[in-house]
Amino acid sequence: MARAATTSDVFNAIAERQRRQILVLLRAGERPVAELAHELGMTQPGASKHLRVLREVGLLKERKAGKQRLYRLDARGLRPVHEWTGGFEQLWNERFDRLDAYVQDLKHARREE
Amino acid sequence: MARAATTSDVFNAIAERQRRQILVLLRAGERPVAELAHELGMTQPGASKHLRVLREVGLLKERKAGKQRLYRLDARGLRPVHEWTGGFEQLWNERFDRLDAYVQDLKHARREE
DNA sequence: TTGACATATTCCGATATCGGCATATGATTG
DNA sequence: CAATCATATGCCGATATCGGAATATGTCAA
Repeated sequence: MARAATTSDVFNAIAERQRRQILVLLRAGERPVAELAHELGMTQPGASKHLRVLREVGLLKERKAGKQRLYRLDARGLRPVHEWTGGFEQLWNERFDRLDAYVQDLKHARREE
Repeated sequence: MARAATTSDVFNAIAERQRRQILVLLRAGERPVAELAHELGMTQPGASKHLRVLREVGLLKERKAGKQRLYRLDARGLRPVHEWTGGFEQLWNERFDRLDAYVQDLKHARREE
């Protein structure tokens, strides 16, 4: 066996810088492919591929408008990621404060020897 | 060119299921490698590799304890991910409510034709 | 020092990924 | 219909990934 699929998994979909940039751009509203490609300095096929991945994990919706296809953000899929990381919030606040305190204690103890 | 590096990027590090499971387990406190491997049903080398990736992106700290190496969570690196996804919070709440309303309107309009 | 234990590293094969390029599909206009 | 514009898809090469197996490294204990 080899690797986990990138599609059908939001965590993998947003692991790519350019895809994250696409999502950020689309926060301002729907846009056509060529515009996204241009603003992010990538080729049109490149943009289309990333858009496909994002669409397949449900983060994007597509809408036809004449020759263009307008992509729109559906941010709901990001919520699980937000919540998962949120499950560590206590730790990145509290626990390392405790560690700092512990380190401080060590320094004091050493100084007193 | 080919791909972005998995290491030196927290988004990529947590894109892997097993690595996420490791982080969850370590929320309860530091643990030796073999224990993690056993609880997650993976081989020892497999665990070591994932631990390495997590350590290299700064999510894990290592501590020697006799023959063992205890891995401890440093969740601070997850904060950027939490904040990045949090930047979409308005959207996954508000904007799709509006869309739903819009869709409802369409249905109504069609029914009245 | 030797042996046993815990972990890390290396090598391998299968596969997935990304970017580039060429081309196919689809829609609009004349 | 033909031409054009917008986008998607297919193929390719380079490389990264994951899992497995074997082996190396490191640490303790007798």
